[in-house]
Amino acid sequence: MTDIIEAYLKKVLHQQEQVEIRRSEIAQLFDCVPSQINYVINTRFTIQKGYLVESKRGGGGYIRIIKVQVLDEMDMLNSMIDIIGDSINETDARSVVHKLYEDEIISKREAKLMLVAMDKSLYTGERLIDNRLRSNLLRTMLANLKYEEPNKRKADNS
Amino acid sequence: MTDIIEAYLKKVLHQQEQVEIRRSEIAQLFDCVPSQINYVINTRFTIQKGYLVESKRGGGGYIRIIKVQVLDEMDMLNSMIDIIGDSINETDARSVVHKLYEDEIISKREAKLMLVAMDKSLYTGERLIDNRLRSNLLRTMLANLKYEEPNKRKADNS
DNA sequence: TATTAATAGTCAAAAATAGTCAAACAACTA
DNA sequence: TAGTTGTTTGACTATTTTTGACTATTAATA
Repeated sequence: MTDIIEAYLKKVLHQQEQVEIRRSEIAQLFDCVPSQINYVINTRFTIQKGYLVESKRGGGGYIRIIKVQVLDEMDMLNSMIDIIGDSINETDARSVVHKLYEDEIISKREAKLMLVAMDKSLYTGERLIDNRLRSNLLRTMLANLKYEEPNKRKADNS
Repeated sequence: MTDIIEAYLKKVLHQQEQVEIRRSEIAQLFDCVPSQINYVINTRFTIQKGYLVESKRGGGGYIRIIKVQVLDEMDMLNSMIDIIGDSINETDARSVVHKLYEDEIISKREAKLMLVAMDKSLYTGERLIDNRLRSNLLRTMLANLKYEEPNKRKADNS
């Protein structure tokens, strides 16, 4: 089942760079429970595989899958994410950002923004907690630098 | 429905810098209850998104939506910093970042980095505390965008 | 000035979505 | 066969939108 739904979505994505579905409709179409769709998405449309997923609940809700282009810096970023681990202090975090800047993976402005976010004074004051929060933030930022969304179309809403 | 009404109003605002409507008329036009219009306005035309709303009740009442105009980048950043105040929730913070991106004050990558840092899941879980931390971080980031450092000289400290 | 009509605003309940998580099940593997 | 891994299911949760009863404000009229 998972494979069938995956194939269906990929077929659409082969022609368009994004799909938007209504979870319940797809579930009905394939005669499965709605949460099966989440399973398919969580296992087959991950960022590692080059997909970005957005969704909205409530009336007019949807799930949107976007094919993204994975960048060359991916390996570098992945290994940095590994190195960071689940906790990092401000000094080390700054070094990571500096290195990214030196390696021209991020611009100066981007580096400044990231450094601001690494600043101790912004956090709670509990060292252990802060180091975890910081690691979370830094790793998520790096993860977001790994890919690039397709070009925006002219008649973009949002 | 909300999206449709939003699109309608934005279309008008694309040509004029303000719209004035009669709530009941628009509700009738789109066949929805009048309070739906308030919902659209409250969720889609906030100050964080760059709109001002004025209204009057009673005979000849109206709702007026005005697109705020700012002169330049510095102005925009300053007014956003003002709007943020000392506390901001995730939704509003996202609106601010989005607006800066739309107005080409920040790049898409910068926007992504900033959005990551606004994410609720990153914080402590205490709403009031989180909103303060988020405001601090966002305002500091914006403040850092206001100026550009001079070119690095050889004997650069920092 | 007091009353009524004509507006718009608020708020909370209901409806319409999607997400999470763990238990049951299935398919493989040592 | 026992253990491991991947899949399916459904009960429960979270979020967003829609709706309508009630309130507030302003203008028109008596």
